[in-house]
Formats: sequence, C-alpha cells, structure tokens
Amino acid sequence: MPQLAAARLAARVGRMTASRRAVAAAVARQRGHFTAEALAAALPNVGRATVYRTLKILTEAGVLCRVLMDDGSLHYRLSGPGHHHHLVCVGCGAIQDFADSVVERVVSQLARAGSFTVEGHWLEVYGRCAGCSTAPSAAR
Amino acid sequence: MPQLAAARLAARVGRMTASRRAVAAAVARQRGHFTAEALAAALPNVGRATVYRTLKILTEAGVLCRVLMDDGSLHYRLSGPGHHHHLVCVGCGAIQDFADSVVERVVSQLARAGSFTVEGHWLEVYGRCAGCSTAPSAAR
DNA sequence: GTCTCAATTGAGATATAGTCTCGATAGTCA
DNA sequence: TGACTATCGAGACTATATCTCAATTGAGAC
Ligand SMILES: [Zn+2]
Ligand SMILES: [Zn+2]
Ligand SMILES: [Zn+2]
Ligand SMILES: [Zn+2]
Repeated sequence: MPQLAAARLAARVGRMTASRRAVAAAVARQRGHFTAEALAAALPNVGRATVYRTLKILTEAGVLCRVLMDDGSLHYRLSGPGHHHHLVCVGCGAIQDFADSVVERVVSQLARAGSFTVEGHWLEVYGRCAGCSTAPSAAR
Repeated sequence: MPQLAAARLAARVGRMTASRRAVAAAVARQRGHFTAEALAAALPNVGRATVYRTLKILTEAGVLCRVLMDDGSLHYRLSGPGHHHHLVCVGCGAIQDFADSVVERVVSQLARAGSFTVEGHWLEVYGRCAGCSTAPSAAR
C-alpha cells in the first residue's frame, strides 16, 4: 500500500522530493483518517506548508479524499477509486465509503427541474456504525 | 419579513435584548446569503461574539440555514421551512433550495445496507443557474 | 560526474473563522 | 422597584490554512 500511494504520487507529481516522499509515506502509514495538522505534527522535519501542499496534490491525484466531519473539521483518508461519499460514525469515527449512482441521478434531475446545471456536489452522511448503534454516544 | 424573523426569534430565544434585535433586523435586511463576519462588520455596535452566538440561535430556531460554499466558506441564508438542501450557482452565487425525499430515502437505504444508522447528513450541490450556464465563469 | 535552473522547500508572517474569559450591563419577574 | 441572572462585548486565544521569499535541491543536459 505504501508503494501504491508512492507510485500514484509519482505519476502525477512533478519532482519527487524527499519531503513529498516523507508525506506520502506518513499518509500510507495512517490507519483510518487524520487531519493535516496531525500529519504535520508527525513530520517535524517537513514544513507545515509543504504538508498542506502535498496533501492537496495527493487529493487531486485521487490518492486521498477529504471528509468533512460532524464537528466541521476536515480530515483526510486514503481514497478508494472513483467518486464516492462517506458514512461517518459519530460514535467511533469509523468511515465507510459508498458510491451510488442513484444519489447522483436524483440530484441531477432535481437540478434540471430548477434549470440548474450540476458541476459538483458534496455529501456526507453521519450516524452510527453497527458497533456504536447499541451503546449510545460511546467514544468522544 | 423582518417581523417574521423577529417573531420566530422571540418564540425561541430567552431574553430579547437590544443586540439580538439588532442582529435579527440585520439578518432580515440581507438579500441572499452572507457570512458571519460580514454581518458582524455591518453591526459595529454589536460584539462579534454576540453576532456569532445569535446566528447560532437563529440557525437552531430554523430562521437561518447554513450553506457550505464551493470554496469552503460558510454562509448563512434565511431558511425556508423544513429540511432542505441547496443548489449553489458558482457563477453568480445565487442559491435555490430543494427538498427531496428521494435523496433522504436513498441515503437511508444505502446506510442500512452497511449496518449504519443515519442520524444526519450534509448535502450541497454546486453548478450554474440558468443565467450563468451560457456564459462560463461570470462573476468571481 | 557535475552544471544549471526552475521547481520546491520551510520558517515565519499573515489571514480567516470562530470560541472563550470575565467584569459590566440590562432584561425579567416578583 | 429591586434582585437575580442571562447576556453582552472587548479582546485574548485557538485552529486552520495560505502566503512570502531567500535558500535548497531535483532532474535533465552536457
Ligand atoms: Zn462506530
Ligand atoms: Zn456523489
Ligand atoms: Zn448564476
Ligand atoms: Zn437531506
């Protein structure tokens, strides 16, 4: 998986610098999702600005996707292929991807009804995973 | 319309203070959407913190809704009744509301398929309104 | 191998958005 | 008319992200 991220990165990125390698490696090492700040803190030898810049590149390259959490904070996560959205568990923070053409189609149709041309959209779904739906509000 | 906002506000809010009246009035005076900072700037006699606090109250009361713009900034807008989402024109900034049970249903079903209980969601749709779809990228 | 030069870096400044603190103020109700 | 407490507001503080610009360094040329 580290190799995969690195490979995809190389395919898109300009110069393969030490900093970019370090960020890519740290990203690949993450389990679950993480914030830009946390990643920057974990990479004291890489400038904060560079971490942010590299996360942007990785996101545009499709290696990462961004998740808007329940509390408004922005997290990153290794991205599955293609367009998708997230089911975010507000109990434990677990994230499941889902891709669905129905949502896309409905949105387009609704938009068309309002003489509106869709260029993009943002959808996040919050709730509780199987493990967290029994015991209310576990982790915090 | 000012009266409406003020009335709804009064129905929910604790003390009807001068500051809250001022914020409610300014909100009612807005055409389209606006940011918290812009509103605060337009109310030099009301503390910034109070503007934010009052916007929160108004949002919880259903007077306002929050719109996540294309560029990540958060705007406020007088809210229509009930749950709904927005079609945001990236050309001119116009916003149309839409309420749709199909989206809701699809999301619930998808979630259920993943043993996930939906508690809430966030959806914004970006694109171009009728006026802006002809001439590409008008206003900025 | 090493030279060259633009792409990239990173320390720190700056920007933006929002919350918190806490003494002062002022609604509300008896 | 108080008294009591919610609320206010000035400004500090936090969080997040971008910008500036001199110094560094990949990567291809030779
Ligand atoms: Zn969970
Ligand atoms: Zn989608
Ligand atoms: Zn438009
Ligand atoms: Zn909805």
